[in-house]
Amino acid sequence: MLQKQRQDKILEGLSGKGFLSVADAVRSFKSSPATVRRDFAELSESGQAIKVRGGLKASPGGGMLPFSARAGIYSAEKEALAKSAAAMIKSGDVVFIDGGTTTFHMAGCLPDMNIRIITNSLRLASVLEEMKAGSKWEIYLTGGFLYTKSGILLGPNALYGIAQYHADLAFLSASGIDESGVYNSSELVVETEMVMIGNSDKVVIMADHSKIGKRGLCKVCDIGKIGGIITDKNVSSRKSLKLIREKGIEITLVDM
Amino acid sequence: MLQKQRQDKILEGLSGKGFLSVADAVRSFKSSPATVRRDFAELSESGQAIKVRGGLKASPGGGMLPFSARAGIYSAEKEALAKSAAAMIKSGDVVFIDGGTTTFHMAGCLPDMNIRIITNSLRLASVLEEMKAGSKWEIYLTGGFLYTKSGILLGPNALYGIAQYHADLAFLSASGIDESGVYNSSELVVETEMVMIGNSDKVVIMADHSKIGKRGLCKVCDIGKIGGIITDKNVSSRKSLKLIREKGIEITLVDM
DNA sequence: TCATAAATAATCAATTATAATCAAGTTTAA
DNA sequence: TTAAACTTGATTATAATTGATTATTTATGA
Repeated sequence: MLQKQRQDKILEGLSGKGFLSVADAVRSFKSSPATVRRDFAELSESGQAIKVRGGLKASPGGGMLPFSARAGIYSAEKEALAKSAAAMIKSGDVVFIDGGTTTFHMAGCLPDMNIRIITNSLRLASVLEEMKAGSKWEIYLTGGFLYTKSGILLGPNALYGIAQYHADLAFLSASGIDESGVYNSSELVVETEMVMIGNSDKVVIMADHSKIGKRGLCKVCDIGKIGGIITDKNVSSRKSLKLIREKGIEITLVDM
Repeated sequence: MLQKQRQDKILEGLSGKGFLSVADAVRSFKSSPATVRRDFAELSESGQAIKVRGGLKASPGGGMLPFSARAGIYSAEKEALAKSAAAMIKSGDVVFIDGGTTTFHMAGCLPDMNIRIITNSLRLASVLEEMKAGSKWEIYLTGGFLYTKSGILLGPNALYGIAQYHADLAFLSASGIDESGVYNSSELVVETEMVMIGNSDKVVIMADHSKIGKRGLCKVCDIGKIGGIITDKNVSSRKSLKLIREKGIEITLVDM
């Protein structure tokens, strides 16, 4: 059987049961374990499924992100945070989404409602465009210089593009959060985040557990400006978490 | 069997099973593997199916692929025009490239020089970002409302984003050109093109032969504003061509 | 913690598929 | 009719896929 044909059948089988073991696939396709593993590895790398020990798992969200976007960046952790964040959005909302990898995962779980999305992430916009088919989203992109390392738009035009709008919610990434404030690693990124914060009613920081209790090169804002933090339950620094909570910040801990 | 006839039968077979191997096609059509491969390659290039190792796979959307998947489609005509256009760019230039499908093909042939590219095409920017690796390009994207049908940014923010810059060259698409001027089909697109024309030293219109001698819904500008037209040698309306030339416009006819 | 079994990754030779090239036959247009 | 362009199948060099083998890694229970 042809390689791609086999891989399609694997995905087909996956969508039904959610899991396919190497042994089962060997039987079904009469291929060697080596070949099956290679197929599993490819499907996993291209983001169409998740390789686990013993077999292949269907990817949450049904593998809905288009290929180019999925390649190499899937993370169960970020997916979980994104899902929790997306649940905060109501119909009619205007939302800012920044150009981080965590916030990028929101593409896969945005509700099909009348929402307006404003972003400086070329990649997010590309993915949303591909997925839009029939959805009610309106997508606005800021202008600016394309920083090709991370696919985000920066510089004065990006700031201008954000400043044009006022949002109900802003979803931002961070490289560090503690009781003093939110931090990120690049000044140019921080600049855009500051404008987003200034122009939205509620700011939600999305950051996995490794970011809690850490600081970064540039301070984005005081912790008081933050409306909520979404992180996962593996937080190592319980102390920081407690200190942040004492400042009155709502923290959502996501299961994984 | 005739080429066209065979290709139709191939697509027919595909729609049933989703897959057709080279070996099966050789048996069915009593052609050589070389011929079958050539047919598969053509169908794949024209976006009607997807060539995979060992055979041909039906395309997910029944041939109507989302843009990103089609992006690799080879159109000899547009490719040739794009190549000719790209040859006009010198190191150090600032260039506007609009969001048409013809201009989009320039992505594949931009010279690796110090150039700054300003565009309102999300898709062009995406492709350039993927290709950039190591190139000397600087890419600027205008902001605006994302018109998801064609992946271009429109509206006041797009105009503002273009107006920020002044370019040496502007490469624009058109849906019609004759001795009176250049035409396009959507007012919002025309709006952005007008600003590009006003802010560049030389305007180059890229349009295949079918556009010569035609007009469109909206007039973009008088023919006098145009610095050059790139089209292919199949122009049907020799008369229009002559009339345009008489106005002193430089016309490049591209071989294919 | 350690031993054991299971799963996986890495490597290699054999097979298989492909692209590039060419020459012969066929169609098309001048 | 001739010349040019195109299609085809054969040939050959290149590249990708496969399954076997072997070494590593990982999970599990004593």
